[in-house]
Amino acid sequence: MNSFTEENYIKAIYKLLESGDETVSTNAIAERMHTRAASVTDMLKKLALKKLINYQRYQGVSLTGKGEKIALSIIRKHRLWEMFLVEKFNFKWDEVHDVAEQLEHIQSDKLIEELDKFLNYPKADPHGDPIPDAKGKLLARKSKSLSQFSVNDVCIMTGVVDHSPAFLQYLDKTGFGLGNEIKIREVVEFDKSLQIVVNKKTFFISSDVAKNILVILK
Amino acid sequence: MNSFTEENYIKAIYKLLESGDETVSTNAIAERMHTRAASVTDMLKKLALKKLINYQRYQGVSLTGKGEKIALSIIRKHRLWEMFLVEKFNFKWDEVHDVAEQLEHIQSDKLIEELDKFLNYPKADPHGDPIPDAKGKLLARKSKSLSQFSVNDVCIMTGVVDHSPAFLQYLDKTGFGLGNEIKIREVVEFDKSLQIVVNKKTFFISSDVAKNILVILK
DNA sequence: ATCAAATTTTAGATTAGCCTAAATTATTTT
DNA sequence: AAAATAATTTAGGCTAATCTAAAATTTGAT
Repeated sequence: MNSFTEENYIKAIYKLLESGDETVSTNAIAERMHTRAASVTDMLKKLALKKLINYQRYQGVSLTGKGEKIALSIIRKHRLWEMFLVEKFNFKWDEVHDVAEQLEHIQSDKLIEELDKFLNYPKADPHGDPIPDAKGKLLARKSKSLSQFSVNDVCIMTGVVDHSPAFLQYLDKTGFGLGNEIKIREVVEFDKSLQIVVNKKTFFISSDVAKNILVILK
Repeated sequence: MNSFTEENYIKAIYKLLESGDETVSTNAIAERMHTRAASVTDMLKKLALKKLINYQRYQGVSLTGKGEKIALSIIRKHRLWEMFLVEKFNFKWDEVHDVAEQLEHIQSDKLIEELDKFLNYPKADPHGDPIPDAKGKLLARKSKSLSQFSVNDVCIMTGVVDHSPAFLQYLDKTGFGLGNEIKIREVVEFDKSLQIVVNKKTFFISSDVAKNILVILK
């Protein structure tokens, strides 16, 4: 059995690896975990001993198969609980993170099976992030950032990159949500900001915002 | 904020105090927590410093108002989650304990409010134990042990004393459950065992079993 | 009321997870 | 390719929660 802390490190490493790099640096982990590099080194030794990560000093880390399986099971639990909170307990999508962060560590196979069933086997969480299945299989997401599209493209919003309450609340206020159709009216060459149409209304969004909105072409 | 461990000690002290004594002994806590008396002493000092218990060395402990409030909030969460697992997730009453033991430490007022609402504000958990309300108010239970009644008394089963899976499964197998009507046919003087009628069927139960069944007179 | 037994506390270690400061290794610059 | 800088690890400590063994206190029996 792994401690909460170990699970959190594994999840952090998994998330950092998602950005594409082969290995993750000690500093990157330290920053994500709000801790110091020296503490990370201690934990890396421990996780390596348990064969959850591939680690040689000074060389960065990656997850072993075993480590990745654990990461996916934690992410599965996190996303199922987020879905549960939004669908059944009237949480907003910007309120779920901290609670799911606690719930993801609860150990009970039956609990998660029943949770999945109760939610009717959802494929994605309230932010559009895909939910790994019971075997840890995660369908790759085809979505791309809105900033990669051009004038006259029509897209469907499928997710967000930034999950911060601030960003999610901005989207709420503006009226954007998953499933919305977004048409690009104009791309401003100078700053890459966009003029878009959502729900028949026209908005201007910065390139920063566009980068954090995930869509698929309609 | 209190650690899981602190919460578990407080709950243990609360439960031990329920048996009626004014104070609880270090040894009793150690036994309940599956730890050593020396460890308990350390924790008692810490809890006393936080003003959660009344403690003077060698004199036993009791909870302060503050401590009792915390105990009740943990018990509230535990029992609400047990109810949830049984009512919504198809858990049996003998399967819920370990999971509820984890869930009771999740920190989120909104979560518990919504849980309570979702379950329609239940007054008792699946074992018949009363659920403290949001303010920590706990209605005293009027139930008594079946062993205190006599021939021809007719009772309604309202709870159990022993919560062990073994006992609960025995009740399931025999067909006893909360709400069942129990008529006492005979009390054997020699060993205080009982002959009872439940669902029109006659059973013999030992005085040990009778002691662990809670009922009210019909 | 004293002495033996039981209980409880103290003393001194241990482990997990964290820290700072110093040392080591890797990377970048010149 | 050497020097400067950045990243990482080691060394040594700290706190929370645990333990064993020994000391202190209370209880209970004569």
